[in-house]
Amino acid sequence: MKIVFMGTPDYAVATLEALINAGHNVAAVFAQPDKPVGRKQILTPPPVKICAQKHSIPVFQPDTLRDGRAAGILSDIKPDIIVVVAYGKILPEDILSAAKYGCVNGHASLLPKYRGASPIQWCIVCGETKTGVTVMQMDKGMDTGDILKTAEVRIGDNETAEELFERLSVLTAELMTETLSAIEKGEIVPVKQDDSKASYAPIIRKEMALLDFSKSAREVYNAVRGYYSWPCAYFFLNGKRIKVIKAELGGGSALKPGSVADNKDNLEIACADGSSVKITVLQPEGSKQMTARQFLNGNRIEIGTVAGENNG
RNA sequence: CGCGGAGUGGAGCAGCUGGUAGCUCGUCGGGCUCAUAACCCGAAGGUCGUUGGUUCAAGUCCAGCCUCCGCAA
Repeated sequence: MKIVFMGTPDYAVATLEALINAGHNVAAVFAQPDKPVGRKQILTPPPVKICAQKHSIPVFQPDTLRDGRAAGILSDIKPDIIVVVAYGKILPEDILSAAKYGCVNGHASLLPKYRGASPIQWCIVCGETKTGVTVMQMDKGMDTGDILKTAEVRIGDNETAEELFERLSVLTAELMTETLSAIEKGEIVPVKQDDSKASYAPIIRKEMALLDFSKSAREVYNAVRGYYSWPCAYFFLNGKRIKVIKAELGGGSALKPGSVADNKDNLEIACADGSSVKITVLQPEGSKQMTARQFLNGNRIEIGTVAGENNG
């Protein structure tokens, strides 16, 4: 099929490559504009753009899709279908209807659950044990289109968002190519979403990753996994902000939630109801990532010290 | 010049107002113990990122440079 692909981050690259490898004619790629990245604010092209250029596919990076120009480009190309994966922009109606088969989107959840920007992180933060990928026919709403195909996966007990991202990225690519060939054969039966079961996964903001030790150890642990590797769960200890890279469920503690329960080999912190989490790898502000042991060697942390923004 | 932190024995950190370097861990040797990642004794190991400057004297003050990191994007 003649395809226009819209996507931006790493996550979408696997799908773009799968479409190319499947023999489709990817006539153009849309990606978000290059953005300044890092301390030096170097203007960096998004991964999808890099991939497209490698395959000599024309790339468009409009700031907006709403001025009619993107629609103009599409009407010149006359694609059979527009494939959207993690593009990062809302598509206006003139684009939704700009291709013969419209726009299809690969979304990283089992719709109608976890509609929105950050389904992968939210699934883990919320302690889900399974998730998946949904390919849907896009409509005006936010991830409300008819479901074309789905695939389920189990979430590992210790899986991080980063790992799940990787797996779902590949799964999205597979499911998308399957969906396209099914569409060509006319085998797709769109299924309406049950809106009454919908839930939302709002975009992650860094403040959300502040750990709340008044929750159970399991919930805290889920947050550590779900916010890894961005923005990364964190808390404050003696006035310093500390990112939690890795943790495990601890052996429990009778201390007040937020208290340091063990400072021997790992930094163990008491959570709700006598539970605790063991922080094994962390990163204090201003320094490098290190094991909890290394951190404890250089910083005297008394048992009973309470984590929080106002101490120290 | 976006803001800020840091470069000290293998690791993580101290070292305030300048006078030849300390802590926790690790390593090596020995001891205790049924045993140990536990405990005790001892040892090795540092031109204090780099260049230049001030000084009788600088890790410790000043200037430049290199590298790393946090925030912000």
